[in-house]
Amino acid sequence: MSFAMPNTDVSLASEWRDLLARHARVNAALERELQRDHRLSVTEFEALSRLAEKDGDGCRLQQLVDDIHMSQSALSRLIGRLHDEGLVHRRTCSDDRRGIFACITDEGRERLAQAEVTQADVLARTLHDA
Amino acid sequence: MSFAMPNTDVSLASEWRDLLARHARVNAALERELQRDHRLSVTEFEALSRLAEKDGDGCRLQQLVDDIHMSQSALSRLIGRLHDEGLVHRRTCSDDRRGIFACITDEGRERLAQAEVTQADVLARTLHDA
DNA sequence: GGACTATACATGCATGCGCATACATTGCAA
DNA sequence: TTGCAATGTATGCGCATGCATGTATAGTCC
Repeated sequence: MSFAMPNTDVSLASEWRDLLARHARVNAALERELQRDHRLSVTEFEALSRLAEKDGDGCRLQQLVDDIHMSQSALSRLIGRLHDEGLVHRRTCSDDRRGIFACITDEGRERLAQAEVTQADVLARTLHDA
Repeated sequence: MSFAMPNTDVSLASEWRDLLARHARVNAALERELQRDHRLSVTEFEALSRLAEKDGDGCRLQQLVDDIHMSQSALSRLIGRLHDEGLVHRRTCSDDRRGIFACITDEGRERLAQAEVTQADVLARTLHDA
């Protein structure tokens, strides 16, 4: 067991399988219900959620890449989709004109608030049980 | 709903974020190194690994769908790719001609055995540290 | 200033995924 | 038997992703 032999290859592999299973179970349920009730994907929800935590002007995309687990190109398009839906607006940074500030809109905050209820519900149901 | 208990919405959400981060970190490292050293994706490795555990004739795709966290269509194509690489062979089930048995080949077992070394290494490095 | 490198974001492209559906086979009922 | 629903797999399609690259701006060294 894990006390006598804590880190054998086998126990690491089965721990990884558990992580995969858990992630897949929760993610699939979230994806389904967020999409159905709020037309948001899990990644879109996550991005909105991170943006909502930033004060004021939002934050640079570069900073979001670190928060969110996604390539820079995927994030660029993700913000584009949220922008097209009016949930986020983009603004070029004045002191570094390479940078883009993304900022959640009021409509974005509304959609997020509603989706958070669904997320809490799904997590309560799926995060801890089989 | 939540009593004076630790499972508030906030703690559930942050637990989910931790799970996302952990999954992303390990998965990205595995994907990179399995691909680089063995030309296998994480899902391909996982499928080979499950198939190797089945005795004798392999198992039906339907059964693999339950083991692996993937849609039926994705699994069908995944097995197709493994087949094209000679790591798996397919056989129609004799008693139910709708079913397909997938079975790992000797070459598949070799690739898997080599990849398992890499996997163990990556897991030892990434599963438990930040 | 001019040239070169580094950084931030956008985009062409190839790929894997899920959904819906098609197709083949099985089983069940009338 | 015939007809029809159910099951197992394959496939057309649209979409999100990562990689490589393009474009613009910033910073550095001469």
